[in-house]
Amino acid sequence: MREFGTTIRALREKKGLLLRQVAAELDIDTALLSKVERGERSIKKEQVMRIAVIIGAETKDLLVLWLSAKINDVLENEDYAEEALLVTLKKIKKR
Amino acid sequence: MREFGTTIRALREKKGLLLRQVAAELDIDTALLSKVERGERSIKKEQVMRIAVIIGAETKDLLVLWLSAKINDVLENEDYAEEALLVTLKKIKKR
DNA sequence: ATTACATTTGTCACAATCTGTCAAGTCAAA
DNA sequence: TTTGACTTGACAGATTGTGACAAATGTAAT
Repeated sequence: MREFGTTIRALREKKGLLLRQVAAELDIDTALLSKVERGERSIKKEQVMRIAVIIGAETKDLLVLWLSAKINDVLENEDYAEEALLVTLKKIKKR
Repeated sequence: MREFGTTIRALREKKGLLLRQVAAELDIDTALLSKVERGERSIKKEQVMRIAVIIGAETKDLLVLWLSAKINDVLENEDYAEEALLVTLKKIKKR
């Protein structure tokens, strides 16, 4: 579940941007963005939205991938991940 | 999404147990267990499993509710909660 | 009304996790 | 073999989570 990272990396490269350039716009260290792209670290929602603008991605698409990665962190190594997702989905639909 | 808390409270009361008694067995403060039952705080997986034994619940059922509550915390106030859940569900099925 | 007891609430300290940096490392192209 | 892009590990500071304690609230019996 590193799809958020691989997605922003692909779009960044497609735009011919360097880690250094994007990191500077986000006002973070290059090393941190590198880790984010490899799924080793996560970032804040507000930074995701800024990245979307910088690399020309749909904000919604990135936010969904970013949220999904966070859910996945919670489910990591859990036996009943699927059951819990289904229960949550049912409740979410009601709100 | 306070279902984990309301469930353990219902079972505890059905068994005629006091907060104080269950808290003592879990080796935590009564006040903390009170907050847990009302969804204001969460507890560790290992504690969930101990509660299941104490109040006579299915460990699996409680773990699913507990995990679901954690997922829900991540999704709180998120616009794309449902989309993210669906994306995650698809990936989970593959693992 | 007073007591007794269960539960709740607010606040605090400590622990654990998260966020970002820095310096040193790898790797590939020139 | 130097240069530039990226990666890695270790660290400090900030943020959040966990649990305890004391005081408050609620409630039922006396």
